[in-house]
Amino acid sequence: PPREVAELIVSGLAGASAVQTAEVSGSGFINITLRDSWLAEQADDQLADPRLGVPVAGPAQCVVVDYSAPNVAKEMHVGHLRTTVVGDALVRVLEFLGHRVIRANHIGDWGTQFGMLLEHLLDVGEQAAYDQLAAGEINEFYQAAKQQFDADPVFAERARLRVVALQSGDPETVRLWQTLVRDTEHYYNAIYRRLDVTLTDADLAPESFYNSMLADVCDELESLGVAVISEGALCAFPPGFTARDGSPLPIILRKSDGGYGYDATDMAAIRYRVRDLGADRLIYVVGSEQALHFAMIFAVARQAGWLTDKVRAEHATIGMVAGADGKRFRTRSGGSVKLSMLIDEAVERAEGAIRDRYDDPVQRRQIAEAVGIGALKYGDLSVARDSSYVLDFDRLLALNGNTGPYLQYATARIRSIFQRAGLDPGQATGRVLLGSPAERALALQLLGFGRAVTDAAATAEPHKLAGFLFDAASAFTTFYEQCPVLAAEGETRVSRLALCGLTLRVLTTGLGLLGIPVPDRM
RNA sequence: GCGCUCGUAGCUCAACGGAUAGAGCAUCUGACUACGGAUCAGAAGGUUGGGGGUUCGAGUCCCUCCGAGCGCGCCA
Repeated sequence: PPREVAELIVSGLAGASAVQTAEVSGSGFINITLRDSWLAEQADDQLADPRLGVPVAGPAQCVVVDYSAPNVAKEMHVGHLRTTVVGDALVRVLEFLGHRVIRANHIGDWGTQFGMLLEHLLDVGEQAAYDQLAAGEINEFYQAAKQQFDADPVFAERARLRVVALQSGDPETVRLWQTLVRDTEHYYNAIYRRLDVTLTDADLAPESFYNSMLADVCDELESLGVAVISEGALCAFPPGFTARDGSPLPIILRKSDGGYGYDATDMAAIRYRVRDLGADRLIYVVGSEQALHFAMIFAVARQAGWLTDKVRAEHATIGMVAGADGKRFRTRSGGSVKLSMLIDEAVERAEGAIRDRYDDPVQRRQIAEAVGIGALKYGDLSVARDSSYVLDFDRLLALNGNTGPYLQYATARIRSIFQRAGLDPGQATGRVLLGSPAERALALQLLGFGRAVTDAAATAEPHKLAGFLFDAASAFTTFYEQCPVLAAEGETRVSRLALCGLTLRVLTTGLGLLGIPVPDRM
């Protein structure tokens, strides 16, 4: 503010109980030093608060979070890891704030490719197909179908007819399609469970779910005058979007052959989520390459009145994952990397790092899972979701820096203190005193938890919470080095145990909101 | 050609339009007979791709140029 106003504010702050000193700096900023006693009181309040100072959002919203979205009969890859992990963290954060959250896993279970997939399934036999898919050889299944389709005109024609049969609801074809869908669902459910992702079958909102709504959605858009026939197809032309040649760019709701494409499905999904589910906010956690698509879809939904200033949709863009060479993360042969392989590698590397610390192979395996998967997930959650980032296992699994293992390690050390003290961390409820700079800095940092959580929710950016937790863990390790806990006596010991307990709760709660596992030991 | 997202330390990344642009890794220097050294403390490292503009103030907003990634009519 202008200097005169700043002076006025400072004089007003002079008597405040929270304020030690307040002054206007040479460059015009207001510098406030908080009173230690006030900070300690805030820490006491946070310690006594089951929500650790995180406010309940009001008014609560109904939020649909669309994330993960793998395709039937296609392998999950690195890109899916990001959308899945980021979306799941958002869901947890929003629910913690008291919003009603609807998870929507928009799996790709519809489209022309199912003709060839179903014919291939028939050729190899249902049991053989099930075995192959259950074994995770999904790419192999898809590739085989594609090869056949490209090489064999007879097969291609069968595939085309099979699509028609599927779309017209032929019972046997629908049954086969359902088995194919179920088989792959089993496969990525296993991955979800291993990653501790909260998605279940109840959250499936597949493309095919909207089939029955497509005709009506098209009719409504046409009668509203939002959609018109162009070159035989039903199109909407949202203003401001132009094609290569400068002509208006359409979304194609109904193709000239009468079929519906994904534009229609996405429009139906918006209408359904707003009108039937009562959503106030739609968050699409989807790769950045679909930015144009969503911008157009949202624009048309606004023209139709489905989206308004009160009911908003946002594309939470997910950036590309790159390899060490800075280019799209791929195998040496150029294929996309299977997510399951990526997880295996992270866990194996984690296990290698702790090999000589655990004799019990079962326990070692459990901890390796938590550390490896935590590292992998945290890597995606610690950088801004829209920026592409370089995936480097050595960095993700490092025990230093802004990594999952570093945060897990901090909690393990705190637990170790309580174990030696013979105390349950929840019992550390004593009064907080702030005698040293490290204690003060730690308390001040921990008090920012609520802000970090609400920021992450408002912007749909979990990395803000991750960054906060890293700073908290850093502040703790500084405190840990400088302030002996168990060797302290009297009220100092009580206070430091309380700070440890508070730190542990903030870290475990925060990591829980990110979906990062927190092992007791590591 | 047009559009979107970007370009920050050697590397990987931060930074509601606010102060002297911050972390981690790597490098260098220190600290282990206290609770897990799997750690911590410190140093060094920058014309925020170039150039204009807006304003009290710009990494952030606008224009322009250079460079990168992605996208652009019946696939999803």
